[in-house]
Order: sequence, then structure tokens, then C-alpha cells
Amino acid sequence: MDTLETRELRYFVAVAEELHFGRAAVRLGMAQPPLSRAIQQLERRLGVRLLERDRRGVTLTGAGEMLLHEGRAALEAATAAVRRTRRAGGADGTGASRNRLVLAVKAGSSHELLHKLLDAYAAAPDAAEVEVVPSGTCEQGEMLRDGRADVALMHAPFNSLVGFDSEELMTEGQIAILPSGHPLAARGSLTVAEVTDVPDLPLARWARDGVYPPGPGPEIRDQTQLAQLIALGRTVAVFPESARAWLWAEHTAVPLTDAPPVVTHIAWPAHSRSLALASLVRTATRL
Amino acid sequence: MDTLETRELRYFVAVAEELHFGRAAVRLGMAQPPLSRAIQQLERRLGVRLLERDRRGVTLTGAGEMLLHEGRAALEAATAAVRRTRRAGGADGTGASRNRLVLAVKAGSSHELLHKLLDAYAAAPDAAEVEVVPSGTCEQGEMLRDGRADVALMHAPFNSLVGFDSEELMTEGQIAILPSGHPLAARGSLTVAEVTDVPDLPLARWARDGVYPPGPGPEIRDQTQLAQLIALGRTVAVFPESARAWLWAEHTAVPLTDAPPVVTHIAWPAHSRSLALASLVRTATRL
DNA sequence: GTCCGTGATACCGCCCGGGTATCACAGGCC
DNA sequence: GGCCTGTGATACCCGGGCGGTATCACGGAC
Repeated sequence: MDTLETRELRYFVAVAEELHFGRAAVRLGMAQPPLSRAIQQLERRLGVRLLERDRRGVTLTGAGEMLLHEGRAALEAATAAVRRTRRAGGADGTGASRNRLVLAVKAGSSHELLHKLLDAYAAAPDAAEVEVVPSGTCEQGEMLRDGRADVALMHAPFNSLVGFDSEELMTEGQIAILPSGHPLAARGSLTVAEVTDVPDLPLARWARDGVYPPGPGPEIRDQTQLAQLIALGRTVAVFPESARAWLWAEHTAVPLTDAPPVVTHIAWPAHSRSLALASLVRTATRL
Repeated sequence: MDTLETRELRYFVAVAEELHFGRAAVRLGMAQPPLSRAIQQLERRLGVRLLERDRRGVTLTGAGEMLLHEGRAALEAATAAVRRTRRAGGADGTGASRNRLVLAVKAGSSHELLHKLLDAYAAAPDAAEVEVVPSGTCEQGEMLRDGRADVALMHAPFNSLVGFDSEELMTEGQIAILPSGHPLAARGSLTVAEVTDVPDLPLARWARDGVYPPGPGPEIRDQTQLAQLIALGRTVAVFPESARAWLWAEHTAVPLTDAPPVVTHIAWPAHSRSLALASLVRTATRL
């Protein structure tokens, strides 16, 4: 009575996201009528109207929005339980040993820090195996929540640390990465305003859920594309100082004087109780 | 395949907590055989051994402990989704309006602060109705996690703030509450060591999950019982300074010089997105 | 050896979740 | 108005799975 099956949550989240019973049904791999019925039962059991069926589409009520948010969180927690349990039992299909940590890092970030951390931890007496998984743009938090990762390197203010436990590791300034031939590359320092409004170097646009924000800049999907476009003199980018590790010969880095500092943290799910994780965190804070 | 019904989680958590299929079955209100079968199916589906059946009891494997922790979190998230959705729809049985915040406070704590907060918030233009629910000993965190509360006043270092978003509100010292007639009550200040080892005033023992820890002190279940025992000269207690609000005539408060300061925070679930909550937090930080 | 207590197995019945076919209704055409 | 289209809801059926009872297999206590 006061509990909800994950199946019902999956159904509702699908409908709430699609706002269309038919599309939600195909996404769930089922027919539409049972889905309609399931949602009705859900509403009856909760005693709450979740969807406003206005012939020609569906809209969420306030309670529906609440259930969408909370239900997503609950589903993430459930899939995290499955993933972590499988890993703990060594049955995640990778043939892994049972004592392994999955560390999520934004691809290409904090190269040097990561290297030092892994070396120092490997030397620790109780070191577990660490699997480094590159994460997409700022999805480390999601990976921690749904159990794909046990621990992550996160970069404030880009990643939100809210909901995780974390320790600060380092602070660094930011740099502009410019084509070496560009006039601005000769400068000793720059401001954010000076690099964001260069007519011949429009800022690149990253895909967000498969869609690109509007704007004049080139569309990119990964860092290599960005690096190439900079080298070709088509755009400019702003990165933490540690990005110097992957600069090309045609790139020039110029410090930004007024960009907010980037703070790298090591973060993990708040309720974690793993000894291997504690040991890794201890190693990291002592670097 | 990579998902788990809450029913299965409930079953496993019950077995893992009881370490006994029969007792777990009665707790779940079902017979033992289907429960055994369900756990076996769960192990098969996860591809992981969760329990070690050693004739004469059951023990958890490493993977089992992982699923117990993660599964509890997932179940809490699911019940939180139900509770918050019902409240958002005004169907929680209390006949409440849909815009209401539930604030958990440890009974008797931070009286004055709470009063000022409620008054200030009531004066805010966009104020929601605030329902104050007294929480048991340090269970505010649990109430936030399982959706019984939306926001809580928490007291570091007694409550753990890990996993929540929070703002610091005030810091206070701690006092010893003694029977007025006791020799120590005449002192201007005391140390923690001086009040914890008084032979004729053994520290009271609080029930923890219905069981009392061993020791010489009296067994108590709430603050009134404690206050009475102090007034009767049977025990001594240590509280934050704001406890002066509820002292009896027969009580004497003496500051403790070396007790860690108590920091009161307002805390809420990290993923919360409620405007009413944001407004309450803003009010609190401006007190 | 004989109980008792444990969890596992065998078998059965029924409920419920899902499928197909169809309806009810609102708009957009012509 | 007549017709088609697209929406979600309803009616009905079927099969799998969940839970129940009865029983087993095994080990310890006396």
C-alpha cells in the first residue's frame, strides 16, 4: 500500500517523459492498453492525480512532477544496487575480481593528478584494483548515482557535489587555448570577456542530450574535435590549467585573470562504506 | 534483467536483517517456501551468491552486504517517492493543502531558533504552511531519506550531514544539567571527564532500536523521563546550551569547557527542487 | 534413535499483467 | 455533415508467476 514496484515507476517515468501513452509503450516494449491501465492503478493506489489527460496530449500535475523527480532517483538507486552487488560478487561480466573500484574521470581532465593518484594508491598495502572509466561531459554525478562508478574526480563549479561526500584535492586557474597564429595568442594574459567575444573565434557548441545549442560556433562531440578546430584557427576554448598536458603544437595557452578557479574533488556516494574506497580517498588527500 | 522489483528488495532486506528465512517470512506476512524461492531467483538473476546457507543459520556474503546497504537506500528512495507524491497531491490523509513543508526537529532542541525561524518564515510573502514533526533520537536523516520530512534542523556532530545539502545556522557550547542539590552544581564550569565519571550520577541509557546498551545508568525513552531523573538526583546529562529553555527548577546548568561545540544546520535532500523549501532556507540563513 | 528446527523441493490454484480488438471522443478536412 | 485520423480508455482472454500447503533432506541435541 505504501510501496511501489520499480516496474510501476519505470512505466510512469516513461509516460511522464514522453507525455504520450503510445510512444511510452513502444519505448517500454509493450502495448498501450496495459500501460494506460497501470498508470490508472498507480493513481488509484496513490490517491493522487498524476496526469491531466486533455484529449490531444498529456500534461503532468504537480504531484506528477514530484513523482517524476523522486521516481527517477529511486530507479537510479535500484539500478545502482544491482550494479554494485554484481561487482561485489564479481559477476559483472568483466571477469573482475571482487575487490575493484570504478573511478569516473572526465576524459582528458586532471591527467597528471590522476596519474599520481593511481601510482600512489598502487603502492598502498591494501590497494584494490582501480578501473578508470572516462565519463562524458559532466556525467560523473549520474554515474555515481546509478552505480556505474564508485568514486569520481569532479571539478567544481562544473560538476555539482551536492548529494555526495567529497574531499578537495587541488585548485587551479583557467587558461584560454588559442590557435598559435592568432593575435590574442601573443598576449601574456587575458580576461574571460576578451575570449568569449572574438568575432573570428566563436565558442564551440557541445551536444547536450544529442541536441546542439544555437549559436555561431562549430558543433563538436569530443575533445579531439575541439583540439583540431583550435589548431585550424576556427575556435577558442577555456580549460583548467591541467589541460596543458594535451596541447598541440599549434595551440597556445594564455592564462585568464578573471576566470573562476577550478577545484578538483574526489567524490563518492554519501552512504558508501567500502574500505578500498576509504583507502583511495586517504591516498588522494595525502598527495 | 538489469532491474530489480522493490518486492524482491523487501524480501532480501528482510532475510538479510533476520538472517532467518522463517522469521523473515512472518515479518513479510507470507509463507517461508515462496520466500526461499524468491531469494534463489534473485541470486540467479544477479548471478551472485548473496547468502551462505550453513545449516544452523544464514550469513551474508560480501555481495549480500552490498545489496543490503544499497537495497535499503533504494527502498527508502521508493517510499520517499510515494510519500512526497501523496503530499504534493494533497492525498496524505491529513487533508493538507498541496503546498506544505514538513520540518523534522529533534524534540525539544533549538526551541528558540525554531520559533524565530517559523515567525520569520510566516512573514515571508511566498510562505508555505510548515508542519513541524518531532523526530526521535537523531532520526532526522532517516526521515529526510524516506520522505517523512522535507527539511530538518540537524545538530553536528550528532547528526551526520553526509548526503544532504545544508546551511549552517548557529554554533553553541554544551552544558551539563545537574540536580540542583548536587555538589558539582555549585561549580562555575566543568569538564566532560568530570561529569561522565560521577559514581552517584551514572549517565542514562537511551533505547537503541528497542534495546538498551549495558551500563549502570537508568533506562530512558524520552527527554521528560530524563528531566525527571535529573530532578530526582539520579543522573546527569549533557546538552547544547539551548536546552536551558526547558530546565526545571530542580535543574542546574553548568557550562562544559572542553565539550565540542554543537553546530545547528538546516538540511534537506540533495536533489530537492522545491521553491517553498528554497524560501525557507533563505529565511533561515538570514536570521 | 528420535525429535526438533532449519531451508529446499514439489505441486497446485489463482490472480494479475500483458495481449488483441474495440470503443469514445475531438479535430481537421472536404 | 460525413469521414478519416489520432488519442487514451474499455472489454475480454490467456498464460506465467507468485504464493499457498505438504513434504523432504539434513544436522544437532538429548
